Amino acid sequence: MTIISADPAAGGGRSRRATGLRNEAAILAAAERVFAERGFKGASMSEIAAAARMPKPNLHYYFGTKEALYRAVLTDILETWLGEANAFVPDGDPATALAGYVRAKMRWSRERPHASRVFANEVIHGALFIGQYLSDDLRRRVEEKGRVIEGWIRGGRMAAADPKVLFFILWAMTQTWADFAVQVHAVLGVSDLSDEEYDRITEEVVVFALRGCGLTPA
Amino acid sequence: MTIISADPAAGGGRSRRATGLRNEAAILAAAERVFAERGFKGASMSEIAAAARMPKPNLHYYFGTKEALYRAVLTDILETWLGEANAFVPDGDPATALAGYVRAKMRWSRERPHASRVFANEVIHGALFIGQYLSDDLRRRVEEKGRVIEGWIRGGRMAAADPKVLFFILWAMTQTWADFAVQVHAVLGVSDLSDEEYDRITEEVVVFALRGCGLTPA
DNA sequence: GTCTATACCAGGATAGAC
DNA sequence: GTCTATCCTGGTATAGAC
Repeated sequence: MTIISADPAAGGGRSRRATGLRNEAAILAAAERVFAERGFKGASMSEIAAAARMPKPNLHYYFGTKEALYRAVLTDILETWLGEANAFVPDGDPATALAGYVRAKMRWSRERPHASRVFANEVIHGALFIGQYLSDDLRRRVEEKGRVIEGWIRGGRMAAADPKVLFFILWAMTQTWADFAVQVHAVLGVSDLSDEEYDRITEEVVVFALRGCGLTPA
Repeated sequence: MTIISADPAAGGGRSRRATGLRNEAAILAAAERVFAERGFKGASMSEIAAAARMPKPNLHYYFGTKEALYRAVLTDILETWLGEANAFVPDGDPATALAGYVRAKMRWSRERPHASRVFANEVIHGALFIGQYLSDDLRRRVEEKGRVIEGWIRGGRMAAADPKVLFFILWAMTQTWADFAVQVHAVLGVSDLSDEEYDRITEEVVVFALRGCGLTPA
């Protein structure tokens, strides 16, 4: 009858709050996977619940609606996207900065393929939920980083190019390994990529990107 | 009561068959757009019907089920995809072949953005309907074209690279302009790209691709 | 061949017991 | 906080008039 005894986790020594956080994290992880596989409409709350190993109403208890859950997943993804952007450090020489950025993006595609696909799906279908973020936060960030690149170009340290176009090219050639993984596997004739194989591809992409910018691999 | 008089188009001088073909084409075009915007699940037959300016049951009359309509749209898209692949001609020098291919893919992204997005959506969500095509038809084609590239590399006519990885990079950096158009517009701060602006971007992409392959723009 | 009206079902959301 | 049972909307598909 008391609040404490009503919580199954209380007896296990964990606080109610901790249980809640753990549940939320489990739901978010499951939702990211299911949204990646099925898209927003295609994903059902039942399937997410099953993937998170808990009854459907619990999802509504923690997140209210399907849309709110989707937004939470997107927010989580955008935060790590921002983190990756910082891998582009203007210090040192262009080749190092660029190679580091490409490797960071390739790592992200490898480690969070579901997140990448949810993001891609959202953008492809019009970015209804993250449009504001794209035209505010992301746009500003690209302009900042773009000025660094323009400085390098003016200094003759890399080939001339529109920095914004360059960013789109870099994103495309790194995210494709997560987003189009099925196509990659089909064309290569494998069911999965080993870490070694992925590292090899990563270096191919790095070299291509560096050459594309008129830089020679270190 | 007769077959002829039952056809509204008969009086207009058009044959029933022509009307049917025209209707099918209208439905396919509308479906491509709606599937691109909403995804397979997100698209509703009512919305497609409205976009095609005809009552919902007519769609079922022509295509049976939503899934069959979706397959028809995909088939239509894959056929033009194959056509584009032929833009990669092994004759002449690598730079010409590569530049021609990149321009053809950029043109496709510009002219059939909805088709590109439907394709992207399908692959991202596991290529349930076109998986067979990817691992048979596309794979074979990539291997053929790949051998041409390997010949160029052995002949020292371009930088060393895994041809398959190269193809994925080329696809990614050209298709992104259709698939992620919303993100492009947001970052550039425009609501649309003019033909001139798109041509400029195309040349940036061509130059980047050529340099990436160790080739100098003509 | 075309369309109105409807059967039917999947799935989001909630009431209310525990 | 958790879960069972249920409501109800929206969407595919079709029966049957014209």
